[in-house]
Amino acid sequence: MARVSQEHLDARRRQILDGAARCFARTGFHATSMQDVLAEVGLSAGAVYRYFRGKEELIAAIATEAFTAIRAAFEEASRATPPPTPDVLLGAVLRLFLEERIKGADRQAFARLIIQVWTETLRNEQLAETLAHGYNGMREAWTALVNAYRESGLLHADVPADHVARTLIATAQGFIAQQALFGDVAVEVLEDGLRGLMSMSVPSTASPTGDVSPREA
Amino acid sequence: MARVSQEHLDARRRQILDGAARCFARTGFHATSMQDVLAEVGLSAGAVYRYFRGKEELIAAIATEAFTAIRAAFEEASRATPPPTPDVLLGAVLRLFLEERIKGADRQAFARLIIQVWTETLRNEQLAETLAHGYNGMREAWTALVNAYRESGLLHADVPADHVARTLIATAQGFIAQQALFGDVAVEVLEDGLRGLMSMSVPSTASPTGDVSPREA
DNA sequence: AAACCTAAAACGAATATTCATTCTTGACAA
DNA sequence: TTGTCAAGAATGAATATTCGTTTTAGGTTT
Repeated sequence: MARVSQEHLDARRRQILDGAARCFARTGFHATSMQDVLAEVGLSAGAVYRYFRGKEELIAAIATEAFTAIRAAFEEASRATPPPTPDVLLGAVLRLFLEERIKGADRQAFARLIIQVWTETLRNEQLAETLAHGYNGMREAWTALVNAYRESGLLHADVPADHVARTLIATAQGFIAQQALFGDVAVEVLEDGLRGLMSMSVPSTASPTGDVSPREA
Repeated sequence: MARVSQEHLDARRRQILDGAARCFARTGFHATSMQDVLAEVGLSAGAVYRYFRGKEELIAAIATEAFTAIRAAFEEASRATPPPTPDVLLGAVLRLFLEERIKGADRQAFARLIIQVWTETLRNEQLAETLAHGYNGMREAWTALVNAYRESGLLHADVPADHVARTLIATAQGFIAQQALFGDVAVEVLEDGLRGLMSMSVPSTASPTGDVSPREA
C-alpha cells in the first residue's frame, strides 16, 4: 500500500477550494470556466476531478463553506454576555466578517463570494434550504437577544423583537453588499451609524404625515 | 419606406426585456441561455438579435434599468419635505421597491434581479461604475438629510452624518437581499425595527473608536 | 507495487450567434 | 378602394465555438 498521508489529501482539497474561491469571487460561479479553475489552482483536470465530482459539487462546497463562516460570525457575536448593545454587536459581526479571508485574495473577495452565494440559491434548492434554515436560526438567537434588551430596559418601543432582529441582520447584510460592491467598508461606519440611529428621538406612534399609509400584505 | 410603427418596435423591445428579465430573475444572467429567453419571449433568435446586439447588451440593458428603478425609489423617498424620520423614510423606499414589478413575474422577482445586478458588477466594469456613481449620489443626498436631522434636534449622537446615511442605505439593501432570498419581507418589519433601534438608549461608556462623547440619551 | 498526478487529446452536449429564407407591412399608383 | 411591391420584420436551421468531463498513456512519489 502506497497511499499519501491524509494531510496531503486535505491540503490538496483545500488548495482546490482556495483557488476556485478566488476564481468565483473574481468572475462569478457561472462565468468562471473549469479551465480557469485548473489554471488558478495549478493542477490538472484529472487531479481536480479526483477530489470533486464536478463543477456543481465544487460550487456547493464553496458556497456552503462561505455561508457557514458567515453564520459562525453572527452566532459568535451574539454569544457575548452580557448582550452588548447593537452597535457593538454588529460591529463585532462585521469585524469577524472582514477577517474572514480567501487565501491569496484581496479584502473584497469574501464579500463578493457571499453575494454570489445569495444569487446561487436561485438555482440550487439545496443551498437555498441551507441558507433559509441558517438565517432562521440567527433570527431566533437575535430575537432572544432583543428581548433581553427590552427586559433590561434598553429597548423602549413596543415593537416585535423579531422585527428588530431582522432589521439588525439586514443592516449587516447591507454592509456585506457594500463591501462587495465598493470595498470601502470600515467597521466604524456601521458602529457610528447605529449609535446615531439609537440616539434619535422616536416620534409619537401616531404620526400624521399622511402621504404614506401602512397598507401592505 | 415600408416600416412598422414606432410603437410596435417599442412594444417588441419591451416584450423582449420583460421576458428576459423573468428568465434572469428566475435562473440568473449566466445560467440562462439565449434559447430560454427566446422561448420565454416567444420570438425567434433573429428577431431578438435585431433589437439587441447580443446577450451582453441585453444583460446590460436590464441591469441598468433595474438599478435606475432602485435609485429612483431612494431619491423619491428622500425628496419628501419635511424630511421624515428614518423609519418612515426607509419604509417609503421599501414600499416603492416592492411595488416595482417585472411584468408577469412574482413579488420576489425584482429583488432577485437586483442582487444579480450586484454580482454582475464583478464582470461588467461599465455597470460597476454606474452603480458606484449612483450610490454615491444617494449617499450625498441622504447625508444632507441626516444633517437636517441633527439641525432639527432629532439626532443627538456626535457621529459623521455620512456614516448614518450609509447605515440606512445598508439596511435597505439588506431587506432587498432578504426579499430575494426568502420573499417574506413586509414593510412593517423594517419600520418597527428602526423604531425599536431609535428607542434604545445609547451607552455612555467610552467606545473603542475613541472619544465620541454622546450627549443625553 | 500501488496510489497519485500530469499532459494532452478527445468527447458530446450546450452555447451564442448568423444567415439564407419567408412572411408582413404600408406607401403609392391605378 | 384596390392591387402592387420593395423594404422591413421575423424565422429557425445551421454554424462555429466553448464548455464540462472523460480517457489515454506515461511519469512520479510513497
